[in-house]
Amino acid sequence: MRQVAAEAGVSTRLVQYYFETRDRLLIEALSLRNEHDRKRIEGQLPEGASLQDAIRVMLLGLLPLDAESRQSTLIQLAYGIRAVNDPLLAEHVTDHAKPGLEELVADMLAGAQAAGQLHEGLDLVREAGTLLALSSGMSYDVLMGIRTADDAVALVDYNLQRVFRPVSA
Amino acid sequence: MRQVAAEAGVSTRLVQYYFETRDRLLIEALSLRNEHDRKRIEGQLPEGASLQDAIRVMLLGLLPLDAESRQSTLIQLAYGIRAVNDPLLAEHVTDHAKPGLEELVADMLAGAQAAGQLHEGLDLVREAGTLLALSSGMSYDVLMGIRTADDAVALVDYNLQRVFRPVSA
DNA sequence: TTTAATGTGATACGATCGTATCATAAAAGA
DNA sequence: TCTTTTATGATACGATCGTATCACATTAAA
Repeated sequence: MRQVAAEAGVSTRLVQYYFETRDRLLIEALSLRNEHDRKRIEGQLPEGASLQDAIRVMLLGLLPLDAESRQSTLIQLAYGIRAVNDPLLAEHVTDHAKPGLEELVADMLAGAQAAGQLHEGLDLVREAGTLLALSSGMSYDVLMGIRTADDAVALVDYNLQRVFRPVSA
Repeated sequence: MRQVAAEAGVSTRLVQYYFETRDRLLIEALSLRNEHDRKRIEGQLPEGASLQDAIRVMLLGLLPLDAESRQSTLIQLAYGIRAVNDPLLAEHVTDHAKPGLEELVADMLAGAQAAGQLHEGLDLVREAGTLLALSSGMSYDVLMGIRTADDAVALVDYNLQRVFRPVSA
């Protein structure tokens, strides 16, 4: 609380005044960060993006590729651990993820399939789950320096090419 | 330190005696846990396991499917976060992962490919990376209750079937 | 102008924590 | 037997932290 107040250039008392307790402050901060992330990723979507590009942007948005997304990944991890022993916080953490990034990607894949852009014999829901879990799995690796950012991007692209047909030139 | 001593049924002073500092204790504990995990996963390998089964056991071993592996996943996450601001600890954390689970799986895939057990047109190193990142990505989801354990296992199996040919009956 | 909201500053309570110190004792090995 | 290892227990220091309280400003709205 003191550190938050100091960095905000404000009295400790005022932080207490608006947030009451530390737990409330954490929840408010989480929701701000989630909203911020959503806008950041949406902002990376080009105008006439194809479905494949849109999915790619989403997947890369989950990776810690720059300072800002790296911070977001860290925050998500920290909140995740805290949520394990804090049911109230757990709701806020899962509410962000649960509403269905997976269903969203699966729907986008379905659209691409209808347009004949996908290889055949795919289980779209499971492919969506694979792509998302792949990205969040590599997030940890990149954060720890186990894997380079370039390597992670290459692996995302490899899997996109595995699912999408080559674009006809 | 006090809590560790209490749970060990030993005086706080003794914990200090053997580990000197908290940081040393954490590093020792990490290395014990890493060794424990390795043995746990190896112990789940059946005698005459196929390469596919062996890879499957490894992948499932990364998931928090029971109380013990769940604890291991939590510990790994907690150490990971701590390692971000602790270069010394980071070495110990990455040393466990780095030596190349990915290369190990890639080698196993190469063996399966030589035996004609794989589909064609695969990049074995990238498939290995995908499988491993997939599992560790789902670990977080299962831990948070975003995904069920059964769902995670099904997704691992889906990806194994995507790589391996159906076994000839 | 009166009132309510917004803000400051200092100060304190109780709790946790890693670490340090010291005297002392039991057990094991030389 | 002598000495080193292994262990206890109490006690304390300094630091951090979330929270609470109180008096007192400033600003904005009624």
